[in-house]
Amino acid sequence: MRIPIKSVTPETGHAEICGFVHEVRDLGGLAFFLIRDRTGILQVTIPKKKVSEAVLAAAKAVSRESVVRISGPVKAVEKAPGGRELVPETFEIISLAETPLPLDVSEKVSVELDTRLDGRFLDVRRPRVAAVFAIRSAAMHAINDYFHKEGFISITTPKIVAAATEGGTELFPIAYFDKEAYLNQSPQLFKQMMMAAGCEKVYEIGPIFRAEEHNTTKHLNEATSIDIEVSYADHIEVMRILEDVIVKTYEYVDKTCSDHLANMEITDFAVPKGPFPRLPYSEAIEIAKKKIEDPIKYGDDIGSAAERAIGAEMGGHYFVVDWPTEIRPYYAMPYENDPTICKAFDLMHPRMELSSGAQRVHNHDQLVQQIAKKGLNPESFDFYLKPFRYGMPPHAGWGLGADRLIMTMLGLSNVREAVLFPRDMHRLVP
RNA sequence: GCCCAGGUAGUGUAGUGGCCUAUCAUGAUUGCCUGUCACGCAAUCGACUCGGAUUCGAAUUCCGACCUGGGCGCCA
Repeated sequence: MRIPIKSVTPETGHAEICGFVHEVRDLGGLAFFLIRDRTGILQVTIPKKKVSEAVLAAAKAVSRESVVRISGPVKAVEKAPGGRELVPETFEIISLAETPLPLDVSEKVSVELDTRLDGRFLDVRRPRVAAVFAIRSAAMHAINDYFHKEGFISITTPKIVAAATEGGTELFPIAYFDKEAYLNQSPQLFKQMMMAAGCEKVYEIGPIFRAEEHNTTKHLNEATSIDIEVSYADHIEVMRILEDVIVKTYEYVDKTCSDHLANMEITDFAVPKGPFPRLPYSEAIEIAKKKIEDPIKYGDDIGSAAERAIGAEMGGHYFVVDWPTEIRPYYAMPYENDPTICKAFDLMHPRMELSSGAQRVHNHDQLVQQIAKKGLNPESFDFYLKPFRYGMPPHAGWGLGADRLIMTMLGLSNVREAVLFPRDMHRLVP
């Protein structure tokens, strides 16, 4: 029976392990093999005069990163890593790795991200990279767990859609039999429809697609979005949920991922403290005005330079609230007492935007008016508008970028590092 | 879409017109080595993205193509 390397201790007695050959150090009469599985690395020591011919032959033939099965007695040896080593009675090469390797798994020389992504399966063998995805998995678990505990219904909505409904971004056209179709940019309209369906609290974690030709460290053409929509809630309420999700996710990672964080050499993992500051858009602009050279005025979008300047000033997660209605999508609810600003918000990490959301317009006629005001044709929104005519609860929601959440949580320099097989304008394979 | 910077062994790099038969590290192959832990030692192998131009001479200059990294805009 194979046992995980982590559970091989000086007291184990006899063990069978499977894994990759991490490193080989041949001293002549004595050879050391480091065998790695998902749980750790074990030293296998071969005193050449004392092992069988078969073991010797396999040890000589094996290459780095080959898959092997090894069994034998475990001995407590002080000078071995982890205080124990295995001396093989059997040494089976299950799958021989070709040489040379496309990238160095043992990290003796650095590798560029592009090379890493070309050979992602090898890249993820590196413990520091595997840790990113183990932590991502834990984070997603915490998020799912939070929503289930809070009574949300998990939904799945179509990624193949008929029209460019939301506006504001380029979509990927696809061939759908004899019709024109697109990959969906967000579940926005569908999750709103689920409010009309009476589900009250829904969430979806799924892919979104944007055909923008951007070339930055924080954009992808296929991203993972965490989306919620809540009936009878306003923007204040869903901001509280968002803050809660962020804090609880960090807490869960902090509590359960210490080994993975150690593999990434993260020693100062900090759980953000709620509540996050609510910074009105107008004040954000004032901060940016003082700190950046490029002119910025009320009514402008907050660009990258301004975003960084404000982030430095705030020092942690914060919300930008009370945006001008003009620069937010048509579905954002304007304030009753001042319709020039609306109940929309962005959640910011000092490095970048993580999420945006709003209380939505739930009145049909007002929505039609706002669509028209944005220069869009309400007739092409019929499937979306229809639910608003048969009883639509007031509602609010947000979308949170899962990849950016992991990127900022782990201090990764490129969002592609947080995604197993990222899609950008230059990369379609693997 | 606009702008900038790049493309040298499997990997990461040095090299700004002749001293390049191209540096260093890592790797691979072979040999030596019984306590390595980035093992050590020796030998060997392995590269200038492609096409054109300038020049006596191009990895190096110019033009084009292809590929890559990054910034902006916009966004998650």
